[in-house]
Amino acid sequence: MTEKKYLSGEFYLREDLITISKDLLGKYLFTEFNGELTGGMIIETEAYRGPEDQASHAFGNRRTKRNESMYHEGGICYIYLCYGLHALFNVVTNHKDIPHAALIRALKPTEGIDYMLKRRKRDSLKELTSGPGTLTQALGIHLTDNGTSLKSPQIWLEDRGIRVTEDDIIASPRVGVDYAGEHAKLPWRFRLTKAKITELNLIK
DNA sequence: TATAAGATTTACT
DNA sequence: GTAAATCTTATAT
Repeated sequence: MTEKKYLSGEFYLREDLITISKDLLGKYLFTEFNGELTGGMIIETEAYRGPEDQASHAFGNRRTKRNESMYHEGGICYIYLCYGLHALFNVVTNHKDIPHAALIRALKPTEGIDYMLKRRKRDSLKELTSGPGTLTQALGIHLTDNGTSLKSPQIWLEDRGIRVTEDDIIASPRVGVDYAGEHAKLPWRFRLTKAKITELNLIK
């Protein structure tokens, strides 16, 4: 087994969730269950700032058994079930009792593609990890992995030296926010530009 | 205690 | 394009 280049603990403890969400782009998410290494590069994230973000489960510091993970110190994952069907994977950030999290919305598959296709029962790369619910399925992430450290042997994040600048990032705030003011519902969504993804594809 | 709505995906018409 | 699958939390009786 080779050395894993874990993201440092400090990465998750910074206070600016937006910066962290952007920094997550170009990083790698891997899982290894049953000796099968699967994962890919993060190409889309969405920031959920607990208390301020009405779309967050932790809006107004709501605290339930389910979202307890988000109040944990940064560096673990928050996995919850959406619509009773899909496990969505979030990176928990900031300090204890501050419910900030970044949802991983899409990956570019790089490792264990064959195995991921098998898990998804698909044969097209396009739909393999195209959404927040599908990427967890492809990586074999289960609800019971909620709260797992991101430096664990099964689930972890890596920095492979991909350089992402502001120009490579598209930020798309929720529509209709223009007049709603600063405290409106603002799920900050970030993704890599098509050009950047193509560029990285070429490098491989 | 019961009902409604939700950070989605897939299959069928 | 529309609808179904299916579980947790919030709001109300």
